[in-house]
Amino acid sequence: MEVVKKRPLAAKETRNEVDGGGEADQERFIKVSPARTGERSSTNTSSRPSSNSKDSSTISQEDQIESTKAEIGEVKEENQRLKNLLSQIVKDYQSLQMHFFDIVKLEQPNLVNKPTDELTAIETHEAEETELVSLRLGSNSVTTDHKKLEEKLINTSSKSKENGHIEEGLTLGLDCKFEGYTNKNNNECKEVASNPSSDNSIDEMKEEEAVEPCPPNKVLKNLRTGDDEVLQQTHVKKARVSVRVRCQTPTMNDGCQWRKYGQKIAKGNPCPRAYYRCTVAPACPVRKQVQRCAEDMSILITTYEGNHNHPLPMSATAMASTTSAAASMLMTGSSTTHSSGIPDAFPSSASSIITGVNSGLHNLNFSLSNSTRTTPFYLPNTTISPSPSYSTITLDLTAPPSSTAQTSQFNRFSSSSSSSSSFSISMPSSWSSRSGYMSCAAHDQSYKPNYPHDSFYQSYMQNPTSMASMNQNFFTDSIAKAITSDPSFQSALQAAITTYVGASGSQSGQVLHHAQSYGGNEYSTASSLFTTSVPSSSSAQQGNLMAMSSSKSSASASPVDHISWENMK
DNA sequence: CGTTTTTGACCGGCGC
DNA sequence: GCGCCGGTCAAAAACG
Repeated sequence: MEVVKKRPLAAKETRNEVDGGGEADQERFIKVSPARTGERSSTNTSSRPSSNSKDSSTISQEDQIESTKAEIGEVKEENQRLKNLLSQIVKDYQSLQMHFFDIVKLEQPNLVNKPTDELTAIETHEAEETELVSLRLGSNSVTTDHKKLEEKLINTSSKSKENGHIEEGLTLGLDCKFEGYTNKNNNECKEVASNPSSDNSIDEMKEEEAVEPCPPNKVLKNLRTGDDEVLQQTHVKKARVSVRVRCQTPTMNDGCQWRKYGQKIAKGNPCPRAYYRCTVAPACPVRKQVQRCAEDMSILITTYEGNHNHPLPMSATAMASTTSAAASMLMTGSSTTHSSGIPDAFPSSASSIITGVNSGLHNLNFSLSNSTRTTPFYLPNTTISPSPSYSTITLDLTAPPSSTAQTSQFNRFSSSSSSSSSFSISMPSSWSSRSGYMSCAAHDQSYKPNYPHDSFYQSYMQNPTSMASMNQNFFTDSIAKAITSDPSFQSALQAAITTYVGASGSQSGQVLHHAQSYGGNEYSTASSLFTTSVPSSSSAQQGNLMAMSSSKSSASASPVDHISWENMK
């Protein structure tokens, strides 16, 4: 029993020492061996209790020595296997890294030799349209000082130097918390920006998986252009991103940790609406509403609002990308409603929109090509619905119930883009498949119906397998294509690898923190991204399983009615 | 025992 | 001004 406990520990520590070499592993295993030896020795001794008393002690000692030697040999072999495994992992990692830099080199030759952690700084000096931006998972410009941001906003001409205050990370920052002055959440943002307790102020990377009211860069751009400022702020006022996803589970696992703080039955809706707030960081203002479509119980409607003031788990970046992109589109888009109309959502200002997306947010896929018009916002159904009080963009990621339809849809999006990658291919589609079918919080066992109509939902829940299996191939295919074609996804992968492999470093504290609140979900999700992102990985399936079983997020969301957020007050 | 969920009460915006 | 409604709060309960 003791051995069983110690082995995983050793393996875990070994994993954390990828960068530091594996010398300590041997010592660690040798330390383990005495216990194992002791176990076996005691067993051997007890197995022959009635041997001749003559020389029995000597024989016993010799047996012990031999068994110990054998044990040491086993441990050495095991250690060797682990070393080989470790070296293989390192090799794969280096290979991926090289591949990543090769791509970076192609796209941005002058940035080749820059370490990844400098990419953000570089980005600030480069125009928003740099390819590097799109490579970053989260170009969240996070300000250490909100006033500096304001200055930057006011002093629109000095964009590059002032950005020195903005540290951007390769990580998950989706956006900045910078919001319009009229934003209702502005106070929150200020608090966040000036909040000294906000952990991770180092990177100041924030990401939001939710709505990113207004990326600084985008604001700058808009101010530079000088028009639509008022409109921008109006949009910024209350921006929401509503995501419709097919999900059999009460909530979808978007990678974040949420705490339920309320539940209401909306007018005319038998299904209650659940209110969640992000608990990854104590002061995170991000909130989301979860409802289930009454007309189609398989559709889960999640509405995000606010900006994360903390780095997000890797598993949350996909969602962040999707929603931030949508929010960006919302912020920059016209005031008319667009239905499934990405193209319509990017009219003559498509260039600025996309670049804004790429700069302010860390969008992976909006403009990987140099042609800003070639890769618009590919989402199955995108609806922008501004209202007097706020604007809501709805991302309808629900796919037709038939796999063929999904495939055709996927192909359509793939082929519609002239660039090497498109939004729909890499993040939204993969995310959609993951969140919608693969990564929905699988806590059915913990789900406790609280409402009469839950029985209806449960009846649906009893037959969820077809959809999940149906989308398995689609999911895998999407991931495979994304990883091979999308540099940004590769950067995401690299970040995931870094997080996963190098977690013993400075991130360990954060990981621990998350582990406490998540019950280890942080790593589960991160690793799931890692494994599922590499088609050849033998642990891909494991990653999926982990993703499916990782979320501890609340499972209390009850069936929901069909909500027309845009019409909501 | 700390965290999360539940749930009724409360608050503010909006329309009449 | 009043009522409706969406959203939030907070105490109690549940959970691990």
